Amino acid sequence: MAHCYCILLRKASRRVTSLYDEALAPIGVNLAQFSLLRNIQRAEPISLTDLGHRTELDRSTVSRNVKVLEKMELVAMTNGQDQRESAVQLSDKGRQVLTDGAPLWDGVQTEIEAKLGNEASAQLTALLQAL
Amino acid sequence: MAHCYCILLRKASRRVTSLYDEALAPIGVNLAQFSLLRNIQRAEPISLTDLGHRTELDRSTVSRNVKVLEKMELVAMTNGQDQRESAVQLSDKGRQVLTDGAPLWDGVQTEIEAKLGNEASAQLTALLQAL
DNA sequence: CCATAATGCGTGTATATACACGTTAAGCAT
DNA sequence: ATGCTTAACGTGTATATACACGCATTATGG
Repeated sequence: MAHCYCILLRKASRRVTSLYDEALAPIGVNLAQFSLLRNIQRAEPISLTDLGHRTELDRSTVSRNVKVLEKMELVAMTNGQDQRESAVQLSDKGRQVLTDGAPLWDGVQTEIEAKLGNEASAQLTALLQAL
Repeated sequence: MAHCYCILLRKASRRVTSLYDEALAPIGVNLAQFSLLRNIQRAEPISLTDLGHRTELDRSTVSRNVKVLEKMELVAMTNGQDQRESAVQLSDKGRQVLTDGAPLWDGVQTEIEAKLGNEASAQLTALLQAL
């Protein structure tokens, strides 16, 4: 009988995440952190709730992941519109990490595309978005 | 410029995992646990190290995940060949969970195939295995 | 205006996951 | 046999992730 899509997805996810993690190691962040930084950059200052929507992550997950970035001094929390809302924005160090990480990230991306081929890469993108 | 394969993978992985988790909820296990039970079933009694190889998970991860299954009384630990080795095997309750879960799992699997279509499903499988 | 509902967050709890370390047990070479 | 190496495991530590609760703040209906 066929393989479980979910298990295949999870395995592929772990393997590929590991590739990106290794590539990003020199700049001291992993893929999840790098991606979160990029999402912050695209909309800063941004509330944790909005960041959760953008990343498709639970708010509490975002909250904790941001806390790690804060401890690493890559982002800073500021006050939002409300008294309840707190907004995240990049620090200079965070911006530097994004700059330094871009070519590393590109390298893995290119590597994957080379391995799969252009057509398959496009198929993969479409299929993953359809799920 | 394109989307990050890794992020797409991770998002898809979370979404699809959530589908299976919901479907399996009635039997009290999540997808990761159900899958681990299946892997145990295919080779029981099996050592934690071997189980790690089969599942492509770190041994320490397997160790901890098995511990949860043990607490749920779905598996039991026995002595392996060595004094060092400990082997895992299903309990009757664990076997029952696999039996009860099979149709639930099938349902999601079928649902995904219906959504993607047969051709795309096969493509997805091939692509994920190639990664 | 005030009571209630909705919003935004943090924290408790739990699982999943990996890496680094240390321990114990086997295997092997001299 | 003794000592070195390898194998199997557990645990400490850390991040990622989600759900349920509870608290504070804002919005809203009457």
